[in-house]
Amino acid sequence: MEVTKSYTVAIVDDHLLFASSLEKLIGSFKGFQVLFKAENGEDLKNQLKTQAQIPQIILLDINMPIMNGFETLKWLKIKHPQVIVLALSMDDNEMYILRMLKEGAKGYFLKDIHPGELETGLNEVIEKGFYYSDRVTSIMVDALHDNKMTSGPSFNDNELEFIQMACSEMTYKEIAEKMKLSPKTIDGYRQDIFKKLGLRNRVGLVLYALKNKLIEFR
Amino acid sequence: MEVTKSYTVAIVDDHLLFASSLEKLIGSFKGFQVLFKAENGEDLKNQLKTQAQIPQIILLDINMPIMNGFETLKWLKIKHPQVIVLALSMDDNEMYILRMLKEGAKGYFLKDIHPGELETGLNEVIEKGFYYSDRVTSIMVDALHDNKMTSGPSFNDNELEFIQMACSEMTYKEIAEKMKLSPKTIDGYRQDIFKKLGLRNRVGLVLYALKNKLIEFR
DNA sequence: GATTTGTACAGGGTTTTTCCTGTTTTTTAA
DNA sequence: TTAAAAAACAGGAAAAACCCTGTACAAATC
Repeated sequence: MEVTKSYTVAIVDDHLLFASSLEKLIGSFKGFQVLFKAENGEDLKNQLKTQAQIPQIILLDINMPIMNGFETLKWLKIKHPQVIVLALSMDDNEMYILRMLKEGAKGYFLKDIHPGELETGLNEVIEKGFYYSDRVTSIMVDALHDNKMTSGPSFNDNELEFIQMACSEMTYKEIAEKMKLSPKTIDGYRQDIFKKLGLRNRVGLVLYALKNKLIEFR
Repeated sequence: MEVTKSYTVAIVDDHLLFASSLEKLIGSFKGFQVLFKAENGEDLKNQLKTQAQIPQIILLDINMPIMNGFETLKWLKIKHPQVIVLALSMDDNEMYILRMLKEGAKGYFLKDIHPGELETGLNEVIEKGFYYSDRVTSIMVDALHDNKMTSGPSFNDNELEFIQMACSEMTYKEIAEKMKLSPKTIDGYRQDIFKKLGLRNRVGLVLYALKNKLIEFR
């Protein structure tokens, strides 16, 4: 044990094995110690209440049951705005990255980065208050000037509702009934959306909705 | 460093951060040392050729680019049958578990298990040659007597290929051309599958395929 | 007050999908 | 070898999906 004060870190990840392993790794970095681990956002909330010390940095996994990374981050920004939150994620989905950064994450680590990068990142966060890897930076820049990514093709409430229903076995006639609109109106929605997204048919729409998380799945 | 001989382990996982962390964790277990890490099956093959020592245990991730867990396990069974392979995976998909066990994995760890269970598992593998958690055991038992899970509604190669193509914007005519079959044959496939699965239309099929991981997605 | 914009809707046509009921061909097995 | 089973294919028809163009009307903008 060093006498020099080390920075305190908490890890929030439902994959216990990963969290424990990460704890060891961070423990081996000089100047850092892991205060505690939590399995999800809910667990973190409870632990922050009972724990004597509030960590300076929280490594937050995005995909978690109970209370996911987005919700947790939102809660943290209100209750503990001084804590630096770094997002941790399995996949490099642009949407995820942008959403977490918008919510106020100070960095975004992919789980397949080199351990050295994590150490670099942590140190840089301490110094500068943030750490954005080249990959993350380039995604941000892209998002800024072609805001195709940020805003994307947008849909109004009716269109969105239609899309969600189109991702089912309902016929368009049935959808029209359920939405209390004429089948011709529904056909108009379909046509507009197909043109807007460059789709050939309904299967394409389902695939698009799934890829862009316009519908819940599983 | 202890003088007692410790068991040698290799880790194969494309998530460097996870692999490195796991290395530290296993290093902290008494009686085990990590010989080396590989990023995927191909990398493991190369390292096994150049490395002086062959590990006694290999912790093998299933989802990897280049050469995934299944292929790697198959290769290992031929080239290094004496090595104990333990599967490591993010999700507890029954199919994956059964497939790896069938191919000869001596254990299956989910990445969200408690670190203690990994240690228990490793020790048990040394003693008994295998370690199957309660969860894995119960999946195996299920698979044995109601082989609803193992066989499920089954599809032959053509049907499977058709389903995959149906999950795209291609028309049935185009699918027929690509499969070098008459459109009428394709229509027969469609009809059989709809009846077998109780579907109303193609969107239902797409949703079914996605839910049952009949197609790759994302 | 006039014009643009957005939304709901229609006519009317083509293509694709869906469904039912067969026949022919190939494969499997007795 | 021969009967049975499985796979490929067809005719024909209704329903659904797809596509284009155009109108009615309200709200927002100028």
